[in-house]
Amino acid sequence: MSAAPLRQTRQRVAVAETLAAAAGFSTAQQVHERLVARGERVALATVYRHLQALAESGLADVLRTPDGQVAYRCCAHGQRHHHHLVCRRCGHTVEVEFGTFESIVEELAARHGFAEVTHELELFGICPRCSAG
Amino acid sequence: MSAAPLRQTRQRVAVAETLAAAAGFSTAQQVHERLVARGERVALATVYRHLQALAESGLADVLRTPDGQVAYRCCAHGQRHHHHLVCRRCGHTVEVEFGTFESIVEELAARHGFAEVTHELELFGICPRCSAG
DNA sequence: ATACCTGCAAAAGCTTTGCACCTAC
DNA sequence: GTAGGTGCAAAGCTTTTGCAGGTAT
Repeated sequence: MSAAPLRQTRQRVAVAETLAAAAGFSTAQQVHERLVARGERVALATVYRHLQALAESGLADVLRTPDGQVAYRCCAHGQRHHHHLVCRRCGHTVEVEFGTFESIVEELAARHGFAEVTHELELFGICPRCSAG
Repeated sequence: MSAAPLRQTRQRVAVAETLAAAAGFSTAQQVHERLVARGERVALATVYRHLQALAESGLADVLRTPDGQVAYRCCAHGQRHHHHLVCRRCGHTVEVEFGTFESIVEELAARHGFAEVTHELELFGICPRCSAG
C-alpha cells in the first residue's frame, strides 16, 4: 500500500543535485545536458523518471513553459504554496508569495461554487540583468 | 508587410462556429471531433491552423491544459485581459476579471525590475454541477 | 488568373513505456 | 536473493510542415 522505498542510486543523486544547482526552472532535457556536460552518463528516460518522482514527492515544483515543455525546480520551501517570476531569456527566477492573491483565489472559487480548486500562476518577463545587457 | 487578407472558406467558418458554440475551452482535437460528428470534413491540420490564427488575431484565448495540450476559447471580450476558472471534469468555464490581481502583478514585476511581463493564471476545479452529480 | 487555403502524409518534438540487464539493499 | 532502478530503443501524442491540388476573390 505505502510507496516502495527509494533506492539511493548514482543517477538519482546526480539528477537531484543538478536540479538543485540550477538557478531557475529546468526541463528534463536541460538537466540531461548538464549531466552529460559534467561527464555523468544518465539516460534521458531516467532523468524524466526522477524529475517526475521529485515533483510527486513535493521536492520540486512543476510548470509548463510557454512552448509546452515541462519544467522543474528544486523547491526549498516546504509546504508553502508559491509562484514564480521567470525570466524569458535567462531563466532567472524569483520566488513569490502573496497571501492576498491566495485569498482572492479562495474567495473566487467559493463564490462560483468550485471545489478542489488548484491554481497556477505563471509570470514570464525579462529580468533586470537581461534588460540591461 | 501587412497580413494577407483572410479568405472566407467553409473550413474557417466551421472551425470558428464550433469554437464559438463550445461552452468552455476546446483543444484542436476536440474541435475536430465535433466537426466530424457534425458531418463536416475538415483536416485536423486545418483546425490547428485556424485555431492558431484565431488566437493570434485576439479572437480566442489560449491556455495549456494540465496535461500539456493547447486549448482555445472563443473570446467575447475585446481587449480586456481576463482569467478563467475551468472545471476539470466538464470544461465549464467562468470568465474572471479582478483588477486587484492585475495591479498586484504589475506592482510585483516592478519591484523585481522585470520588464515585458506576461501573466497567465489558470484555475482548475470541480464546478458546482459536477460536485452535485 | 492568382494568391491563399486545404488535405494528406510525413516529420518533429517531448515524453512515456517495454523489456532485459543491473544493483542497492 | 530480490525488488526496484537503468538503459536503450521504440512507440505515443500533440503539433507542425511540405507540397500538390483546390478555390475564393
